[in-house]
Parts: sequence; C-alpha cells; structure tokens
Amino acid sequence: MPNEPQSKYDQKLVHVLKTSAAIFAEKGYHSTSIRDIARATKMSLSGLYYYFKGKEELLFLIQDYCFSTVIDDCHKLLEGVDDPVRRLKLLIENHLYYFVHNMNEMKVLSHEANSISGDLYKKVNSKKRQYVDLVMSLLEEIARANRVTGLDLKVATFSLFGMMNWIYNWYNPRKDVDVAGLSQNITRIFLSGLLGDKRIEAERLETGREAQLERKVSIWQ
Amino acid sequence: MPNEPQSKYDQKLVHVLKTSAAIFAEKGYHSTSIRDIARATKMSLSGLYYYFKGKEELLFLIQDYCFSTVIDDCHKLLEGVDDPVRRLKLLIENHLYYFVHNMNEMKVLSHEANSISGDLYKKVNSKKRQYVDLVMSLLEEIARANRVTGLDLKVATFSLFGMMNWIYNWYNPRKDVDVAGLSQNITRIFLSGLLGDKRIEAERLETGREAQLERKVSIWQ
DNA sequence: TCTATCATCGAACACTTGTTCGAAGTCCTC
DNA sequence: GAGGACTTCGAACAAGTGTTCGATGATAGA
Repeated sequence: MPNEPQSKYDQKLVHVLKTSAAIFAEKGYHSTSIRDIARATKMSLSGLYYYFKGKEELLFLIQDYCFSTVIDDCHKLLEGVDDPVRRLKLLIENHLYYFVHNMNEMKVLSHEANSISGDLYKKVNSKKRQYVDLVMSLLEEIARANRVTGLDLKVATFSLFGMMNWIYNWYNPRKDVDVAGLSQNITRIFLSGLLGDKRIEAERLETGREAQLERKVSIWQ
Repeated sequence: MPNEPQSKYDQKLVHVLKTSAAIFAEKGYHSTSIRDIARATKMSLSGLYYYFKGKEELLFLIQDYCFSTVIDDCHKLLEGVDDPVRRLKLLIENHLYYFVHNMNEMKVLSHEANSISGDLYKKVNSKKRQYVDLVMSLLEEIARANRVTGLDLKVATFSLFGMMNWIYNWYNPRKDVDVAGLSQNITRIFLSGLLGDKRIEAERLETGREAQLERKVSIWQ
C-alpha cells in the first residue's frame, strides 16, 4: 500500500477496509454479509467488488496490512537495541499499542485467523510464524542469560501471546487502564514470571486431590 | 443432564453434542451447517431437531454443559482449602485439565462466546462472570497478603485467562508438554509474576523511543 | 469534443441456509 | 396384537448468500 499522496482509489479502499474491519469485529466474519458492508459504506453490492476479488480477499487485506504494520514498526523499534530484556519490553509495548489503537483490526487478525484459507492463509501465517519465532528466540536468550531452568519456552511464548491477544475479549479503553498501564502490568507479570521465583518452580502441584475427587476426563462422562 | 443410568435419549444427545462440538471446533460455528452435523452423526436433517430447538440451542447446550462441569468440579476441588495461593493453583490446574481433555468443547466455549445471543447468551455469561469474580477475588486476597502494590488486578485476572484460554490456538497434546507440565509452567509464570520482582515493577518503559519513531496511532495512517 | 480508462450500479443467478410438517417407523405396555 | 408414546425421516419452503455481467456515469488527457 502506497504512502504519501494516497490516490482517491487508495483512500476509498482504506475506508472500505476500516468499515469492514469494524463490522467483522462486531458480528464476526462469517455472519457479516457483503450487503452489510455495502450498507455501511453506502456503496452498492457490486460496486464493492471493484476493490477486492472476493470476501476472503477482503479479510486478507485487513489482516495482512494490519499485521505487516505491527511487525514493521516492531523491527524499527527494536533496531539498535541489544539487551534482550529491553527488546522484549519494546515488543510487548508495540504489540499492545497497536492492539489498543486498532482494536477492530487486531481482533479480526486474532479471532478470524482460521476464517481464511489457501494461499491467503499461508501468507498471513508465514508472517505470524516469523513473529512467534522472534519472541521465542528472545525468550531463549533471556532464559539463558538469567539461568532460568525448567521452563518450557513454547508455553512461555504462547502464554505471552495469550495475555496480549486476549485483551479484545475484555479490555475497554474508556474504563480500564490506559495503554501504558496495560503494557506495564503485562510486562511486569510476564517478565518477573519468566525470571521469577524458584520457590514456585520447585513446588509440586497436589495431583493427589485429583484422584481423590475421581474427576472425569471427558466432561461427557 | 442426568447421571447414572443414561437413557437412550441422553446417550444420543451427548453423541450429537460431542460430534457437533468437534465440527464447530474445526470449522467454526457459523460455517457449520446442520447438514454437516447430520452427515457426521448419520442422522437425518429433521431428525436432529428432535434433540434441540435450533442451531443456537445446540451451541448453548455444548457451552453450558461444558462450562458447568468445569465450575462444579472447581468448587469441589477448592472445598476445604483455605490458602488462596493453593486455591488459585488448584483452579488453574482444574481449568487446564478440562481444557486439554475437552479441547473441542472448550474451544467452542472460548471462541464462540459471541456466537450466541439473547437469553442463552445471558445464561452462559452470568456463569462466566461468577467464575471471573472468583479468580479476581482470589488475586485480591493474594495481593493483599503479600503486599503486592501497583498491579491492576483486572489486568492480572484476564492475563491469566488469556494464558489459559489461548491454548486452543497452539497446544498440541501429542507434541507439547503434558497437562501437568502445562499447568506447572503457566502457574509458575503467572504466580511468580504476580508476587514477583519489584525491580521490574519500578522500571519505566522507554516511551521516548515511541515519539522518536513517530509511530502511527491508526495503522491506516 | 472525442475517447479511453476508471468507477459505479441494478438485476439477476445459482446455491446454501435453518427450519417446518406430516407421515411413517419403532418400541414398550397392557 | 392393539394402542400410544417415542423417535426418525423425506420433501419442501422462504430467506439469505457470494458473485457475475452488461450497461451506465464520471473523469481527464488528446
């Protein structure tokens, strides 16, 4: 997508994408019809198809552009920073910053990850994998430097993504802490959780209680 | 749902619910047609409607029964345990235990939370609120007892749920750590994150870099 | 002013959707 | 084996879906 002097075409495309993202975020991708989007953008049904080949490409354009921005800015932000802890902090901050300021698009990116298929899915997902790898290697570095042992780094990585990406389910920018506060809190929990107390690591869970209660495995009994 | 000698009716209903949950988990609720379910259960389209009033009630039955089991067993497990930290550990363990052993149903519960509406939505959500309150009050207790300051407990609460509920996006029971390991890791990260290092709390994020890079607010520029 | 590209539209198509309804089949009890 | 409840089914319906197509404005460079 071009940068400086956005053409009339680009402006309108962005308008379509923004509006679509808002509706997708509210009703979900599959429950949104092209007619819904036509109504919201005040365009005709067929007129929309001038801007995308099909509904799935519409979803792709939102996801891809949104995610690309997050990643690109993340790399810019990390440039020249060597300390892995500092790098991680900046990554978290960047991620949450975009999440909060583009909740619709980020929700569509997170929640509709599997609503896309084929090559378009592959395209988004290869970027996603890169991003995950970046985080995981950062955690590895931090863990090694701080002699963290007995922690599964894949669990740690996706725990962090879970904390960050879950916010579209509860966060209300008007009622809750601001982005800075959100970022600080999550960073603090995760980072001191990562480096944290060996006492907690050592303590075993009392699996005894499980058997004691003869808990079902399947909820269906 | 009755317990001991399940009637033929109940057995078949459970079969329908389990099969539906599996398809919902794979394709998503809205992209699943009743015809898909008919095919998978080897029943006729209209025959299914003997077991539920409509597609939405089908989703409700899965979500409600699944969540009720998790909560009921959680309360049983916590009964007689006073130490809030121990209570939290057991809650996490219970939650993850059911998540891993009933991934389909728990994914449907998490991912299709907004695919349900009206009274059925209210019913599921009032339980959800109770469950969230239980966790939040547990965290409050722990934070007070350990003189944890400057931590937003709502952020902490939903960070925990994010860590736990996100697993349907990545966890593979055949490749990754087992439930016990998963539970230990997440408990360790969150708990030592909660009680954790004051140093991390004190450290301010370098918001300077933000301005330096004149990052956009909206990704659409 | 002519013209070629850009942008938009109404109408229609082929298809899938959730749901209903009346009629069968099946089972157990008397 | 008659009667009644429980269970299943085929066929149909009305509504909504994504997408296409040919035609019509708009725009701007020659």
